[in-house]
Amino acid sequence: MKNKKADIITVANAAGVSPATVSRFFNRPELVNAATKKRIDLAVKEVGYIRNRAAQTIHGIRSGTIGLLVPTIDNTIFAEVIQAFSDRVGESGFTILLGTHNYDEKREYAVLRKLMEHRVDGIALVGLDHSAEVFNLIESQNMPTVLLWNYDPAARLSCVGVDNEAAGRTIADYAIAQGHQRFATLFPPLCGNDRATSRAKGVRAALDAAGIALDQADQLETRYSLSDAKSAVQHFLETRDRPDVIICGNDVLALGAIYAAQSVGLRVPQDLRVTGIGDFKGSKDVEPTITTVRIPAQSIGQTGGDAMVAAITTPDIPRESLCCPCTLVVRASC
Amino acid sequence: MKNKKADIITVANAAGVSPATVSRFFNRPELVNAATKKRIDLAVKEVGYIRNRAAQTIHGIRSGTIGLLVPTIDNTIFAEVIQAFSDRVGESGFTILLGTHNYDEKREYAVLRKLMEHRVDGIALVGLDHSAEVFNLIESQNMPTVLLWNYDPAARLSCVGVDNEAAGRTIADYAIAQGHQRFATLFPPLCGNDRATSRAKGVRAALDAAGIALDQADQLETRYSLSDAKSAVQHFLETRDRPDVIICGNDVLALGAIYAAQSVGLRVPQDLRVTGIGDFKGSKDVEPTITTVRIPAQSIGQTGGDAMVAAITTPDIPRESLCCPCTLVVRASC
DNA sequence: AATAGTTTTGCAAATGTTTTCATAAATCGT
DNA sequence: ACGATTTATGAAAACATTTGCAAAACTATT
Repeated sequence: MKNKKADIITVANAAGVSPATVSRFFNRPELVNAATKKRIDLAVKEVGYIRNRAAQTIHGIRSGTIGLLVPTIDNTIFAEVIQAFSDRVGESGFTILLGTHNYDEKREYAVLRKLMEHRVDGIALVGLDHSAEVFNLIESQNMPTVLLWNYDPAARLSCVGVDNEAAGRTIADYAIAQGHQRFATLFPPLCGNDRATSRAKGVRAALDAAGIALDQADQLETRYSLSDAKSAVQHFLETRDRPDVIICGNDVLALGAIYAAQSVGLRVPQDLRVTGIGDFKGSKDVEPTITTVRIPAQSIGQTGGDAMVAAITTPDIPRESLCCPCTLVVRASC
Repeated sequence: MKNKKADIITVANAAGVSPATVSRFFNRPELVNAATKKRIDLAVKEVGYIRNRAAQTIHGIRSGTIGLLVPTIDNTIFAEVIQAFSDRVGESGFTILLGTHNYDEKREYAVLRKLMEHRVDGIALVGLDHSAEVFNLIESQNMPTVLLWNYDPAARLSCVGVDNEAAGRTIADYAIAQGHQRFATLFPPLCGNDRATSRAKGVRAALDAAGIALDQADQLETRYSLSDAKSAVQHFLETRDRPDVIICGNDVLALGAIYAAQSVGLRVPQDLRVTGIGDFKGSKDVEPTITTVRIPAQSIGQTGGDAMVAAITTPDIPRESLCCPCTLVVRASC
């Protein structure tokens, strides 16, 4: 067909109109005559024209992209949020420019900058805590921003998420109310992870309030991984007096703990109880089903998407903190 | 600091040089004097300048984005590929523009077009089968493209993936070699899913070759979901003579089948054997561990990323089919 | 101090669109 | 058939950058 890639002028010539009219054909079709529209439509198909958003963007028009910067994708937790967020902003015509930083502050800044070079219309980050450079950059460019996943009424920028501290408190309170005495906890590394940190804080607060002490050796920490959690808990159960309950920072760790218990011959919940946080896909299907606190990833993604679109399209919209409620889900494991 | 967003001209003025020099500062730093460089560097920081890739792109310069179009993200299978792919192309400075179509052909075309409007430098799609419009669009724009996940030496465009039919044959052959007679299968809907279709074909071929018949009622189909698989298999086990083995199209379905078996009081593998395909995270940790065929998602993502970068940076590179080997992983479930 | 060579810089055109303004054509009421 | 509206189109400036070319500023060489 065409050897050179078609531009708006190619189309204009093919249709026998001026480039301005072709532009209008796309942006304000109501302004162009029906017959002309037909001719342009034909010409577009004939020359295989594809609009060039880069060229529009330099006119201060929105790029139609939103930067989404997550720690990692291959993590059930985030995948669901990304999906819901992407679907929701997609409905308003935005496309996601995806970045990952793998929990590395320096990389987060670098990737954020790169996203801004692409002139994204807005930025969504996971978590409330970010480096000063990140905040400065966002504020200096006054870039519409939404922080996903965690909720804090005093967050520095708009945020949509759950109150992770409350989630931790909820599950710990439940376990305490069951009358258990000896507790252990299993969390991912807290450093640079405000979600996990808040949850741990909530758990701790509940235990403190109930006057339950937690020995250093009963606070396990493993990477976010089923097999790491399994082997850590295995080792723990073989070397220490077994607790009544293991409170886990998320469902994956909880599942690891359950497998560990089973592998050393303990029955859950008869001999040992395990709780999670998150209510991931599958948590209601494993044996035993996991008692957890439901974090509505989908609803966070959707609400976050809505907030993002609002922040982009409404000028000078005020900062806003939205809390998605999370609910205790009592199942078999505790 | 600045109320208007900074230009290359703003920077030029602040540094007392011409815009051209600032441009060179970024693109060919070796051409500019050391002292001038220092001045510009300072000016950039002072005015808070961020390069505008949109403006570069209209000069025929690469946009630095790659369109990645997947069926869905919140699916362990794809998340890992996306992650590996994104990491790999990121090393060469590319950012991912992410699209999803949810297995809808029409949407795939629409999203592809949108990605092209953003002037992505290349496109990665999941699967070998796509609508004629999709292929036409790609070819007419001769857009560098890589098809991920599935391998076929005769694929219409470059592809990087595994031979899913071989994967199906491998696992079925293994089960047959164990001496089992009565088989059942559990697959996701095959329509529009060439991965699952190839696997099912491989399984069928192996059974045929061994002279094993497969009743229509022993071929289960459920959506890709742990709970759907669980309830479908539950119902199946309660109403039909139980088979020796259930061959599942992927590990999630296999896990569902295992839970179903356990919930009706059957032991795996003593009373019933189950096989998966995929070797997802966790398949080696569940109880019983799943016998499966390992599909190296990470390696597909990486190799695919390399192929993508090569296709973009090397003009007129020939179409190429790359096969990532998949290996039988024998564990407890069969 | 003049010349030749090299390095560094600026000018201005080009890139693919949008958009303001002006003009031309069509429609309408009379 | 006339002016007054309304509708449809085009010309050209604007957007933020890159880049070929040429001028200017140095260096080195004699």
